[in-house]
Amino acid sequence: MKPTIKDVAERAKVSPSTVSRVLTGVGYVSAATKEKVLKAVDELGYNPNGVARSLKRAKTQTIGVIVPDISNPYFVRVVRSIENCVSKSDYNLLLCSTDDNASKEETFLRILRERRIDGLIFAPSRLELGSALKPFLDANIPVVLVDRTITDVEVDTVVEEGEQSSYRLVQSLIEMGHERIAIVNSKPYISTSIERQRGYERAMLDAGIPIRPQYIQHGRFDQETGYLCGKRLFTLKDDRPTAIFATNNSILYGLMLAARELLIRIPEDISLVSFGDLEYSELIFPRVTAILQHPDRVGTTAAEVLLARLNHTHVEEVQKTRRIVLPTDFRCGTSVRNLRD
Amino acid sequence: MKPTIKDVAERAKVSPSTVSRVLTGVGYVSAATKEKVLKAVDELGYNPNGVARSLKRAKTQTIGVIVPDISNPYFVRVVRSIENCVSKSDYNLLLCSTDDNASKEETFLRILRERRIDGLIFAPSRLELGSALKPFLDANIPVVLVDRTITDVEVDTVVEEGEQSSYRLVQSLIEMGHERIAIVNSKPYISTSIERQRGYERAMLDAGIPIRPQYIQHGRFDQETGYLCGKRLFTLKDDRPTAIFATNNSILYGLMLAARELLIRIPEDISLVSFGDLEYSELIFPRVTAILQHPDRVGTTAAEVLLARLNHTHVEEVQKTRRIVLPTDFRCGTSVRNLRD
DNA sequence: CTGAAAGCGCTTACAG
DNA sequence: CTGAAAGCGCTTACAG
Repeated sequence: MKPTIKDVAERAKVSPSTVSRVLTGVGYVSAATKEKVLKAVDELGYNPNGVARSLKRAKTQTIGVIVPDISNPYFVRVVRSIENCVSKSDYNLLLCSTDDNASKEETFLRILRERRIDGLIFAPSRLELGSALKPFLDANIPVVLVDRTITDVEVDTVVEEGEQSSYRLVQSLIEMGHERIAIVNSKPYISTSIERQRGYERAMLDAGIPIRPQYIQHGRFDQETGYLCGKRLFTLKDDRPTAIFATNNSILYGLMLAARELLIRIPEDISLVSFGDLEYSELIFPRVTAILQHPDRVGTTAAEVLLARLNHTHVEEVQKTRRIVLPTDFRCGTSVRNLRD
Repeated sequence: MKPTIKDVAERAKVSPSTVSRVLTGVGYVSAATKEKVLKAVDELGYNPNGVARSLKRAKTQTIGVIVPDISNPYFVRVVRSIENCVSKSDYNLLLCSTDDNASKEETFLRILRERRIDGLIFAPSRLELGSALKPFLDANIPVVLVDRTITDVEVDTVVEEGEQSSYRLVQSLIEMGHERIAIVNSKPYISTSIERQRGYERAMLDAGIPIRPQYIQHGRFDQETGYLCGKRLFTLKDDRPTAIFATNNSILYGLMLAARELLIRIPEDISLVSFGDLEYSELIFPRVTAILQHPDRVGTTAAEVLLARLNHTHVEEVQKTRRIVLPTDFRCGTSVRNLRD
């Protein structure tokens, strides 16, 4: 059987308390006993039981991370930078992908609650979560939202600017003479989706361009949506759009696949802009005019906010809720045709 | 304070044992008491403590996953498919990236051992791990190696065929008249690195082509290595290679970036083949002649092997160690110039 | 500097 | 069908 602290204690002829003190490094222990204990630990190949420790200490050194899709390069980088940050403070990551499925999301939240994670970093699937987060907040377990926000609970949030960035992106199309501008977006109840939509609509409105319903396509933030909506838009009979706004990297990818399949050239036949860039974009032609996001910064910032909370649980300096909106960058590519030429 | 099973018991006027029986669903409980208990659970917003349960049951429902780099698309997909598989059986993933750093790797192994994971899926950073895995095997915690194998311990393994695939890849270059073929590889103590090297050397040997030392570049399985070695090879004075074999996707990416920067055209100026494909390769020109891997299959298979072990811990049908080698595919692209024309 | 005792919150045979 | 008791393996005041 796996040796326990008791076994170590017996072999070193001390009490379990002393072994614990040696191993945790808190409290006084004489050099001699310390040596004895360490020797016994070594001889037995003792490995302390973290589960027991967690139960006793009511701390698991675990941070839950819930994202829509760990295979999306954006979240990959968010997660990786979170890991880099928190592993220095001895936390591990429990990782979950919801596929933006509300019921999976609820299940994961319940499981992570049962597992008594110390903190949660979460990209919620919808703007109104109802009471799903309440148990965490009630139990004083810090939660940091990333990439997406919610409206019905006050909670730390780290997102990237969405509406103004989208406005600017669409404006850049309008400046090139585009009016028939379509948007391929995700659900109208995801915060990023809403903001990007709003930027689009405001840019159109400000330019006095009417928005045609058939130019507004809603699906999910995935490649399939981009592909299907792309095919639909590309094959529109009368009023094919001259430009399309892809609201995330996966949708952009799907659109480009559809264009490639239908032999539609970018930007000659249709212009493309996107929120978020493709991985390996240096090798992809044409370079898409896009809002550049900074997933590493999002992850790092979220981790820092969370760690700050984790370190001040007792202290009365309970800072108020932080809502951090990180700036994006605009990259001008070669995916937009100038219709004014 | 967070309610415990005792609080629920008191409110429902039953014993904690009974509450436990209701919640776990094992053992007999009358319909009436069951209802009482569930009502109390609901009213108190009771959420059972998984840590306590884990301690008692000596099961954590946790699977540790250690990979070199969670941001490499290959491992992203391995991890994602593992998650898909094991989440159905109520396991969660504790995720760690080692950066192929032996000391980080050891630390993670120790931490996961302390955390009493139920099983481990692991892509080891070197062929000989010494005793690092021993504690797991001694404690009867199943381990499945993915992508890479080790020599000093018998353990379940799921890898993709490496030597023969590489042989074929290099052979395809030779058939096109190439002789000055370089290889950019990772460390000579990583199994995949070794196999791919062996395939290369055997193909050269069988064709009677001498191997020039300056054509063998070793670094890491990352983009930087591809980039640096690419620059070095591209700028070789006398005997610039006519073709380069990239031993993984990241190295290929680095090579292509270097080529792009130096305005070296593929395949006109230099030919390229690779083990493993780039993400988004449909959009990247030229299509690289490559060995196609199947990370989803690797992840799924590894998860299945692990789950099988997990379900037969007690039973005496302790299957012997499995070593699964999955087949790869060969894709002929347009990145190789035919020197025989 | 060290040990005895209590307790973290569950589960699980064992009686009844 | 239900409850009392023991115990999982630690940590942590509290005495001494």
